[in-house]
Amino acid sequence: MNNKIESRKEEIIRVATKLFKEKGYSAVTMRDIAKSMGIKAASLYNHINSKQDILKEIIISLAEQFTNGMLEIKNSENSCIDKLKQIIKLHVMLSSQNIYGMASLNNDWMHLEDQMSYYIKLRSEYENDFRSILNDGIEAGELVNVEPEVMMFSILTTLRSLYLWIPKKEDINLEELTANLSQILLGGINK
Amino acid sequence: MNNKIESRKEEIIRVATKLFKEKGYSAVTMRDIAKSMGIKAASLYNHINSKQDILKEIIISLAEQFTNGMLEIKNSENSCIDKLKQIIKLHVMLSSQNIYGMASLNNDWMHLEDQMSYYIKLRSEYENDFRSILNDGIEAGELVNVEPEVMMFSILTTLRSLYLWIPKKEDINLEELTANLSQILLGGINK
DNA sequence: TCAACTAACTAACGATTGTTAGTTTAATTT
DNA sequence: AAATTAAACTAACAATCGTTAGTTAGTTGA
Repeated sequence: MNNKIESRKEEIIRVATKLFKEKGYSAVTMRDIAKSMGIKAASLYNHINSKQDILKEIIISLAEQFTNGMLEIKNSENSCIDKLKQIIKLHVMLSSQNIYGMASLNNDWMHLEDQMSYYIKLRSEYENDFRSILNDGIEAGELVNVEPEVMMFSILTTLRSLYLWIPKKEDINLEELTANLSQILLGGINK
Repeated sequence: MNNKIESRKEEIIRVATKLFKEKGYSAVTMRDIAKSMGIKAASLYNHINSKQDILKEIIISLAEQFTNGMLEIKNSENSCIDKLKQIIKLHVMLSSQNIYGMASLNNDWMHLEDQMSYYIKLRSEYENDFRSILNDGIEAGELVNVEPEVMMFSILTTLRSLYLWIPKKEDINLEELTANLSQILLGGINK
């Protein structure tokens, strides 16, 4: 309801997200989460439905942000290389905004229950859109003709691991990071 | 003792490694492992000391293989670019030999207890050696002068994620994969 | 002032966890 | 044939798991 201040539910999710990053979803107990907030585990249930629900909120919300970002990029009129640069920027942005959540997205999606197939659908669509951009680029002669699957894997795994690395750099400049990544990730495939 | 046939202990580790990849260390129970072998959980303890020990054997053995590989590369008289190519080859080789184990190495090292500091030491040394190779290359004018930390991150996270991707490609040609990765990962930094 | 609501609490539940003790069965060695 | 060993078993343990029920204290709105 309130836009400005954090609700108790949001606080639980925020605290849980950090713990999930450090130990993984399965190794974090409701008592761990409660202790981090200075309350008892049973009290959590005044605000959330289940442990499962916390994970769902973290992962699905992030996955949908990536889907929305890709939709915009796909519909833009940019060149292939520029679209790839936009994808890099999208990952840097979302990862730096939710460093801990990216860990769950990468490592704990298999513990989604009801929502797992929805997550997998979103991820597949994202990868298909990515592939299309690469294939268009090769066809248009913008990109070198290397196995596009290897290109995508290389770029995407680097971007998906940004969360491991961003917090280590003190006073990080996100625009500079985006530029460096563009050079390194795209230098090898740009014609 | 026996080189040829698999001991029961090795079989347990092999089965556990696969389960750890699918669900993560914490979510896999001793009863899961036992069930996969058609025996009862208590019977596992005739062959191994603890669940913890299984994880230790998986991770430490892999980490030491990387350390040994890096030692050889470091001591070779190759150019910087060739050393980087050797690193790529090392990762492709070890990852394809132990696809499931790489998942534990990447995602479950924090559940090591006694051996965690040893693992972290090995990993730090590996990254320092990697960094040195990049710095030498920049100094010698072999590599473009981009932030070496970003270079290393980009290359290393791609290589560390190979396990996610190798099994998806049917009848994969490892030499071709190594060559493609070299072009894509090094094309952006080679002068 | 009183009713309603929020958000904490205590206590407990049934299930599951890693692990141990002691036993049985079958194969191997003496 | 007897003795030893390897590797499974049953049964159980204390601890911990996610979760529920019912209660209590403090705040808010009528």
